[in-house]
Amino acid sequence: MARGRPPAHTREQVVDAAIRLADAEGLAAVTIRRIATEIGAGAMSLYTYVPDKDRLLDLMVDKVGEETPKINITGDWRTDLMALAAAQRALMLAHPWLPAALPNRRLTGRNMLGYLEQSLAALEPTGLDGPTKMELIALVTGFVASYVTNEIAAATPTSEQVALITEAVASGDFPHLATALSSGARGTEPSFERIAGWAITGLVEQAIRPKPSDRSSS
Amino acid sequence: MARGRPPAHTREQVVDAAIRLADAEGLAAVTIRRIATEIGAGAMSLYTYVPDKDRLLDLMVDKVGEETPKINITGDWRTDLMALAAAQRALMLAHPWLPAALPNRRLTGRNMLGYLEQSLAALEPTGLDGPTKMELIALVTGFVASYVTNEIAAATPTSEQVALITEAVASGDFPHLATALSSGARGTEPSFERIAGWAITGLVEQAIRPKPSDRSSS
DNA sequence: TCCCTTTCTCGTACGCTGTACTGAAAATAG
DNA sequence: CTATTTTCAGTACAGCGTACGAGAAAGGGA
Repeated sequence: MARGRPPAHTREQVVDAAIRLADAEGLAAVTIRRIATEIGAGAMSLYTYVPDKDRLLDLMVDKVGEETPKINITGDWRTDLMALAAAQRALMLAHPWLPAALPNRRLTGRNMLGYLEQSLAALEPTGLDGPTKMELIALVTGFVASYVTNEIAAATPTSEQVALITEAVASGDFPHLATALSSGARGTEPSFERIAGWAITGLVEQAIRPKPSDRSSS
Repeated sequence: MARGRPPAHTREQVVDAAIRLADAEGLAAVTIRRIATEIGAGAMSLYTYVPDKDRLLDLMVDKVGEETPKINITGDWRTDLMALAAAQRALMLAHPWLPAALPNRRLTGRNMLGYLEQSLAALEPTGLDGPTKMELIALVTGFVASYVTNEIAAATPTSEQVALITEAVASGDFPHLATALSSGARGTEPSFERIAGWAITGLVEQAIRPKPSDRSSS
């Protein structure tokens, strides 16, 4: 068996090299030629292992999902969802290109499905129906991606957006913005745990309520 | 005054043509050369009106923000935030490339600041401090973008991801996923209003609570 | 009127991208 | 050995963003 010339590399080597590149220099540095030279191959040889670049990105996303530690399902949905969200955030902080690569990407591999499975298990005690659970999971994932994106972007404020904002504040057209920016002193830092707690608790508690419009009768 | 050769076009024409292209054929169709031929100019002439393509995307994002109808601030934060979220969603559905163009894009123009200003005004009755308000607004915006992205992606399910999921379900490794997908019958549709209501109500009510860890003592 | 300065136009060109094509190389099967 | 099958990788092509620079078109000053 195994006829024909044996492969000099593996698909995993290609994906790993791509991830290493993205981690070090960002998604834009991930090009077919760069990856090829990185693993010591000709550019076109990569197409033996990967159909095209878009699928390569799918594989990258799924591969980094392997790093996620297995979360123990305690049975308390709040604890479990928080742990899952924290794991997702850690993954995105370790691979800052992930939030950018995630949208418009299809559900791609078993690792992503595994995350979905765990989230469904965490939501089991709520007694919600399947579609609602799925919706909640998508929402929480979106929250985390959005939070981390802001977190990364806020770490490197551009000088020009500072100029835009200060000019806007000085113009007087944005009074609420001006006061919001000047009221700096606050007690607690808006840590991820605090905000994620709001989102998860608020979202699920709202969803659990028997009828959506019963807020006043309780 | 007005020395030198007069411009044959305007920056607005360039941005409008780019938006028209993105609406019709997606973000990938927005190239300098395409826009140039669209408005009957040489490719390099665009650089008179726009410094580079990245700034052009900034301008596109800010320009479509002009379409947002002015929301009346009623003073009830729930009503106002829901109206703002609905307006955002309508904008994204009208310009499906918007959610994809939005992330890693800096706060860019007065329309975006105007949206921020209105959101801050809507959150005024909550009595929250400035940074927390900002955080909540970013979260709600991220939620809407995430929801619309899913909404658009779900409208066109790929045959291969269907195959992946059915195979995964058949493998038996994902029991919760299997039951979640099979439990189809539910009463209410997960409409945007329902889900956005959960997110906004849950999020703000959680944020308003005096101390984050007082959930058990109330 | 002629010329200078300023501004916009746009053809050419460079380096980069993803990838189709093609023939050589390297393995096994007979 | 030859035939078959598979991978390797060089070449090539269309397309991208955009740097450069020559020409065109306006106003201002002589």
